[in-house]
Amino acid sequence: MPLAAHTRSEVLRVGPLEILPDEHLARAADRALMLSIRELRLLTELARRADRIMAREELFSLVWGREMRTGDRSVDVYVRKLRVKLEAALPDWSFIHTHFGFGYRMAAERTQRTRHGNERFTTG
Amino acid sequence: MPLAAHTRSEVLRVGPLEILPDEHLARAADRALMLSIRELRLLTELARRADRIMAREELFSLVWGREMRTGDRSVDVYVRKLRVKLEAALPDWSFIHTHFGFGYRMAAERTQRTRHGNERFTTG
DNA sequence: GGCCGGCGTTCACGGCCCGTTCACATCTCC
DNA sequence: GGAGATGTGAACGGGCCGTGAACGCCGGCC
Repeated sequence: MPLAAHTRSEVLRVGPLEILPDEHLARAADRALMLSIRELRLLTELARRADRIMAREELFSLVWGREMRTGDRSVDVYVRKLRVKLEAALPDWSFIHTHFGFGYRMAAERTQRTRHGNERFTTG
Repeated sequence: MPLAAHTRSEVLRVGPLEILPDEHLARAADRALMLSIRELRLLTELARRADRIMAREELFSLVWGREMRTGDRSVDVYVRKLRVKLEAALPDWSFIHTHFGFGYRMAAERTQRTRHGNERFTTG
């Protein structure tokens, strides 16, 4: 496999989620998700670094291609949009996890509602 | 199955839709669709790459056999014509899905009307 | 030839999607 | 409780796309 593996037909898998950046397409359970360009790019960059906490600034510069202004909420807004669509497609899963004060982390986790209703264990 | 499968008696199936390019024929529920040459060619090229997003430029060059001029809306107009005829033949299905800023994607999906009338996440 | 209808192309209008930003609500941590 | 971070809904403007229709071309028919 070449170094620049994502130059051609890259396929990202995060749990039941499948992302094909070169096809501008993301699939969940064999259904295509209807994502806008920004949404797909953000999802792609998150998925490329799954299980890692990504700072807002890092995400922004990867997706928007420029430095993030302090106070810019674009990342938050698009995380929200992705969460809504992912929740609709895969109600039993959660993918984008907030790390207070740092940023977000992509990881497929079942939304097992325990009697404590507590799913946190990841800390920063 | 031979590599150049569509050189002879190619049969494309997309959900309940059946396309026989060599016979200049498309069938839905055992009924032949009345399609013009252009319509059939566009439908064929879309069906050959089902589940993949095809850029307008790519579609145009495949169907029209020349480069697309910027701003040319021919693909859109013919997508519309196909949608009308497919909708008439198979009201419960949708086949040609718009991907904003890129082009179109062929995939058979049921048009499940929720109580909110919102089909966005089903790609429909 | 003249009429007619289907087809392909092009245009224009309008609706809606998308990206951006703001305002307010809610949450986290101390 | 309080300050700051994050969640969430919505407004707004630009531009992409849906849509109807006009126009010319061509072949069929009388």
